Amino acid sequence: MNRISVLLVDDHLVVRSGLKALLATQPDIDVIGEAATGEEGLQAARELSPDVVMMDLAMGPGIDGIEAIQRLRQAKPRQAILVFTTYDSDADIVRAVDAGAMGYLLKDAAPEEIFSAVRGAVQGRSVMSAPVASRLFQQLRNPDELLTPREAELLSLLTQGLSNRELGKRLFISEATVKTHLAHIYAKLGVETRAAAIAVAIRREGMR
Amino acid sequence: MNRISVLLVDDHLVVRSGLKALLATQPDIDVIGEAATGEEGLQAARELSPDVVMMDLAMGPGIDGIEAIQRLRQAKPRQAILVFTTYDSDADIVRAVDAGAMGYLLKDAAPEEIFSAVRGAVQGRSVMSAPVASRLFQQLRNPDELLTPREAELLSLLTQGLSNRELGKRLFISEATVKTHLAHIYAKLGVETRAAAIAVAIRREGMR
DNA sequence: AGGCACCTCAGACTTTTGGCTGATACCTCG
DNA sequence: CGAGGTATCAGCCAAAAGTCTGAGGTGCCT
Repeated sequence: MNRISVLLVDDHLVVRSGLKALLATQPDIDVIGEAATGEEGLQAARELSPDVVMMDLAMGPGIDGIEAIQRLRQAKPRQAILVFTTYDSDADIVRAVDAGAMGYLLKDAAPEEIFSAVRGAVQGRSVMSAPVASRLFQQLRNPDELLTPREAELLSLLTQGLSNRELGKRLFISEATVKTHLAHIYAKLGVETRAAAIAVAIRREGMR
Repeated sequence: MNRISVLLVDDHLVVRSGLKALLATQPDIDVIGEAATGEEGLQAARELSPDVVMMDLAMGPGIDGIEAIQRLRQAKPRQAILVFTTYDSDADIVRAVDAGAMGYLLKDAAPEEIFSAVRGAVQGRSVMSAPVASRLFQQLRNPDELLTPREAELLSLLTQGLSNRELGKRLFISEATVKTHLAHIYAKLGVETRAAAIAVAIRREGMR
């Protein structure tokens, strides 16, 4: 079997070296490159054509992980991308998977889990940490369950194209409260603008 | 045949009395109530349960015609609503029909046209003044024809939830130009925010 | 040549959104 | 009773969106 080439993209040196050392214990895995920023990661991916790119999501200024994933997939659709990060917010998970990540690992994952994720990724299998998987499943099965009744109500009106002021009037709450609800909705849907939220919500309606 | 009960909602007294007198010439039509504002109209509609509500679109402060129509349809989905107004802008027509109006009459419509609109409305037929009908047909048949190729392209990307900046980058044009296109698109779709534009566009996609 | 539709852009200005922090109140579950 | 989830609201600030006016360039049709 060919050895698996891996590119590490993470802004923390310690994480990179730790991961590198860990992966070095596996005879079938080679870390062939490292990068500290999204830009460097893209560059390195182009030059090295690794089998798997392991990438952090949060990487200081410049391109963030999500965008890096999107570009990578555009440039090299067949390259497997593993997200390797600290946090497991709903939004990040959905966005990363949406952007084209093959797997989603938390940094406290067990070594065996990491190895199998790398091996699985090259075979087209997607592997994710247990807590991540359960969240994602919940999202996919019925994302609305994550929205509170009030939030769902707001979202429904939102898809009518109403403004915050109008939403407030319609629901007899202040604009401030509308904003609060919206912020929660955006986080749960994995978007950051009302435009995207509407797009997601309406398209999902149609799928039912 | 039962007589048709009509509620008039218009902020101009002269219009109401004129219309009332006109309708009084018809043996099968009864004007059972009048209202001068959107709020009063809703109230009266609840109390009187008329067969047909004839409503102006522009009605000073408070609830406007469009909103009144939406609420009426929510409260009494089976009640026929006729818009009776002075203007025939594309935007108003689309929004009114969208909100659930059964017909759309201009105030300079011929008496016979008005009578037949009222009678048609209770039978579920929708009647509109000729100039209105032609505009609406154009819109409905293929609204995209009204959009220039560039605008359609923009709209399509808009429904992905992109920001003006992103739209500009994607299309290799400045943000200023994006704004210009958007303003045109809003006018043609009869909306005034990107949120509403997205809602309209995506829902229309689904209908095809 | 002139008119017309379309695409492009700028600057200035107002309104709307969104992010952040923090706060109160209610309810339910353990 | 305390913890957590939900719903409500405020104030501040930065960014984005939207409006208006004006304008230059292209290409097409008459």
